[in-house]
Amino acid sequence: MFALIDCNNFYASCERVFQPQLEKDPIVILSNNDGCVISRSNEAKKIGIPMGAPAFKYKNIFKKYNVKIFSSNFPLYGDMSDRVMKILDTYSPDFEIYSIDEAFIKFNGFKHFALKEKSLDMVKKVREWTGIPISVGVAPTKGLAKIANKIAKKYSIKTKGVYIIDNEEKRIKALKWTAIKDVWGIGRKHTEKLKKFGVFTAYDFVNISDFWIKKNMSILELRLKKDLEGLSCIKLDETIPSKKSISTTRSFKNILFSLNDLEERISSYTGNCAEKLRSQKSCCNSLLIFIASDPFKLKSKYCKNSTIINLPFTTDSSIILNKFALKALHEIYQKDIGYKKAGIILLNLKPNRSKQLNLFNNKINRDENLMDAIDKMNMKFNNKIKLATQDLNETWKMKQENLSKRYTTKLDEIITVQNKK
DNA sequence: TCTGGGGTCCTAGGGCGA
DNA sequence: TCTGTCGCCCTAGGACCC
Repeated sequence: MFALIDCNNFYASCERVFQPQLEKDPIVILSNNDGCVISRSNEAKKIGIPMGAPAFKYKNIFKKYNVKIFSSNFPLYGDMSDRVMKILDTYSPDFEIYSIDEAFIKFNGFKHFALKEKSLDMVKKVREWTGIPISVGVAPTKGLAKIANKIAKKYSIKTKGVYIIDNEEKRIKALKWTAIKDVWGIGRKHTEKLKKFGVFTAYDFVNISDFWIKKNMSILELRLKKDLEGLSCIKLDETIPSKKSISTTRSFKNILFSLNDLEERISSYTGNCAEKLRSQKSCCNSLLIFIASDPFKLKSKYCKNSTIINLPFTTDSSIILNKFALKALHEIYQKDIGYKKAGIILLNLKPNRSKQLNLFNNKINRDENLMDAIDKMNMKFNNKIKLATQDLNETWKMKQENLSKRYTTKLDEIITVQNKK
């Protein structure tokens, strides 16, 4: 049996842990640059604030219902996630962290009555030890566990946050209850296509032929169908995979026209990516740079340029990557276009022990010690060492007007308790 | 005025060598 | 030497996840 554990409204719940007076208030968390809504408390959902809502369009609603707004505080959420995962990891040796707020556990050899007890204990312990509310769905496959979790969350009072699909009757009932758009792995496009074919629920989905699915969708959806039929096709992945690509992309607060400004941005993003690359002990041998105008500006034509540069050797050096990234930027930059977004993606990642030496250039790896020293200093002195082309004065800082403190990871931002006299 | 970011996997289609 | 077929590899783009 698989259990899917999902933290309820995770980012909003993290904020509430340190501001418990907001327990009943509607809360929204905004994306980078305070652009759009990426997490909502149940109260905010009830008001009708949708996921991904542009913040500026909902200003009046926020004001009317006194919605508490937070800029995203990823150091806090990441640390809270670690704490939750450490507790969950003690429940079974077969454990997979699926995302920042979700994990799968495989239970082998547990009787069904023990599963219910175990799951209820999980809900209680995580709440008591971290303050985060969770829901647990248990079923014979991962796809069904996802559905069980939705039921547990939807009917949290009745289920106490735990729902188990452990017989055929419950499976059929759950599939009939689940709208096709809510099935894990069925997105917007597939929902449209399936509805045209008369498929409105998960139950309808498992009743269409394998042939139709393979022909009109892909092997992924066929696998999903089998999984929902109760045949476990999506296995537990316990390894912490090395990333296959690493990217840093950002939208700008203002439109940028000059090459100089874009160079500064790309250089900073490259430095950021190179650091991530070294921290997972990888190197790369190609990179993609893109720059794009504002897709929402109807008056001007949307323009997106990108190019891939294949490096002559694999590297993890910020200096070398920066050199090629800027070269790529020069290739795609066009005068008189206002740019709103830019980014870099490092591709073809390899373990850095497989770094290939170049017979004709023995200076390639001379940066290794330098990078090592810079990384160590940056860790100690809060990212003070940068390349000259990077944004040294941090003039491009993101808009984060409602940022909470990093209560759990910064000593000078730790929560203070006042003694009421 | 203001609309996120970081990933993964799969498929189609073309090039190319056996 | 020419031609057809097959399979592999690569890439771009689409779809999905959180």
